[in-house]
Amino acid sequence: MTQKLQPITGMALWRHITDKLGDAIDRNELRPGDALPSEHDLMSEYGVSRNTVRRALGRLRELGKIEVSQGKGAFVRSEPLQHTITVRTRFADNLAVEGLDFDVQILSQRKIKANESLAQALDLKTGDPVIYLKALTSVENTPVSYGKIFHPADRFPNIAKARANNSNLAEVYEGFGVKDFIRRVTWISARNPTEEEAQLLRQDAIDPVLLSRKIDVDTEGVPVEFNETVWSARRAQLCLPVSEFARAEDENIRSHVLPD
Amino acid sequence: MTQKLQPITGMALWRHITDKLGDAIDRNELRPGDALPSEHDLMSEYGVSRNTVRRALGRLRELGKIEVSQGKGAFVRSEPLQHTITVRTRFADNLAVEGLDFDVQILSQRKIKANESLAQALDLKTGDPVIYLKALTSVENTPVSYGKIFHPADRFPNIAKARANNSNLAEVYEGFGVKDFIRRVTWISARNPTEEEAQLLRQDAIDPVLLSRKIDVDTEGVPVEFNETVWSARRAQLCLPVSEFARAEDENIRSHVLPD
DNA sequence: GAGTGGTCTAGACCACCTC
DNA sequence: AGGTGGTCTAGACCACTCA
Repeated sequence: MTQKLQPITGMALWRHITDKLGDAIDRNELRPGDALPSEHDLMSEYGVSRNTVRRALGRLRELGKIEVSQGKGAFVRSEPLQHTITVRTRFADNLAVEGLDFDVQILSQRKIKANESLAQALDLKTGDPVIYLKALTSVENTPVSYGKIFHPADRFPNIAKARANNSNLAEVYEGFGVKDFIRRVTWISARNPTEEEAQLLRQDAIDPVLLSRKIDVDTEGVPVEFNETVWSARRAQLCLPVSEFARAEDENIRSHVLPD
Repeated sequence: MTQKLQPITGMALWRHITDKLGDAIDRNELRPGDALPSEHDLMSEYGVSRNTVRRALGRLRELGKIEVSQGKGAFVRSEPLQHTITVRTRFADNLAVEGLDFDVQILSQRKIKANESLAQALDLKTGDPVIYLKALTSVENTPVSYGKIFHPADRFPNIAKARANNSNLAEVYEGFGVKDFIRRVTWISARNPTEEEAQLLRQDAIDPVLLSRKIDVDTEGVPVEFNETVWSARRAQLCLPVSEFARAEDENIRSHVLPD
């Protein structure tokens, strides 16, 4: 035991431990991939109970500084944003990943009746038929996004099969007589994942997801797709280049090297 | 005690409790603002220890379904995304909130030397002087974003004072001879907040933040600002209208009324 | 089999809120 | 004063990983 922590300062013991370990990680004394001391070791090191140690480690997980594996241990996470996939969203095209293999897997397809908000998004009447797809997108065999896709059913019958057979969405739409499509609007938010989302994305329930909702319309302005997608925020970031000045090198700028 | 939970199914007891309470909230049996049973009551109701109850409640907090106040109790969160502020980001203008009072407070200003990534973002050389501002933006007296702002110091001396005195950024730039500015690129990601961010945004450390990084350039394409801002994801969402078809009603579409 | 984290118990004391 | 959540302890058993 190097030091018995005392609850003198008014700060919770577990916060002290979180800070100490977090600082060690920030100062690179514990390097990415390194194992942290076991919970048992931390108990005796700080003279606290196991619950207290676990609460401290839980906070470090929330902060994205460590990842924990049952039976193996806790490890400093490697390069939080280093392997992030940058997804460019442009005006007329769909989300696309540059230079990497990606695969879209249709998980389910149903025909449903539009509820009020769905009808509004797709310019339909409440109760109109809608094709409802769930799709999991993986990049280099790692899942990065899980999307719920809605198409007007009357206009796009069997679009599920077409989408499954052809990853080029523009060609899929062309088969239905849609020459071009354009983004009407995109909303972006973030939240913690549901159990289902965490499982499908093979990520921690404590790592947040980016939530994007978008409406694509045809050249007449008629909605062809409403899409709500969650992105593993550790694996994907959205990139919105809005002028010709955008450059490839921009992607190298990282937040964690900025001053405090 | 209504029911003693047994660890038969292989699912952790606390997950059962999370699911039961979460379902009750989803089915509107527990309505927004309602108090949950106290931890003591939940202990006897499910026949488990207090730690187990607390772990279940902790997960409900992560999911954004409840909020907890010491001395008062746990309450169903009201309308998760209902009061979200929609921030429109357009080509030539800065982030702006429509129809609501908003206030930008400059927390600090320093002159620093550009590190490598900052130099790259602002098209400077490493070591060049940079004005570094921290700003807290509040809407209707509630903090929604906390930003780190970087300007080339040689071109924009004393811009901190100018920004503090004038919330119209276009006019501020005009004072430095910049007739117009345009967004070069925006990156968007999400993560859990640091302690500092959670405190400044007056939000739970468990609620994620949206992270936006952007570069604004003048009409010649020369960077005038690099900005890294965290947004309280429960209070703000980004809205990116990219065509003339965008309408005000779009903002009414909510994710939580969509089918599962 | 030894070591790791995951779950759970039955207590305890404290800080905060409300009456 | 009594009820609430926040923290903490000292045990226990289990599931998983690896040699």
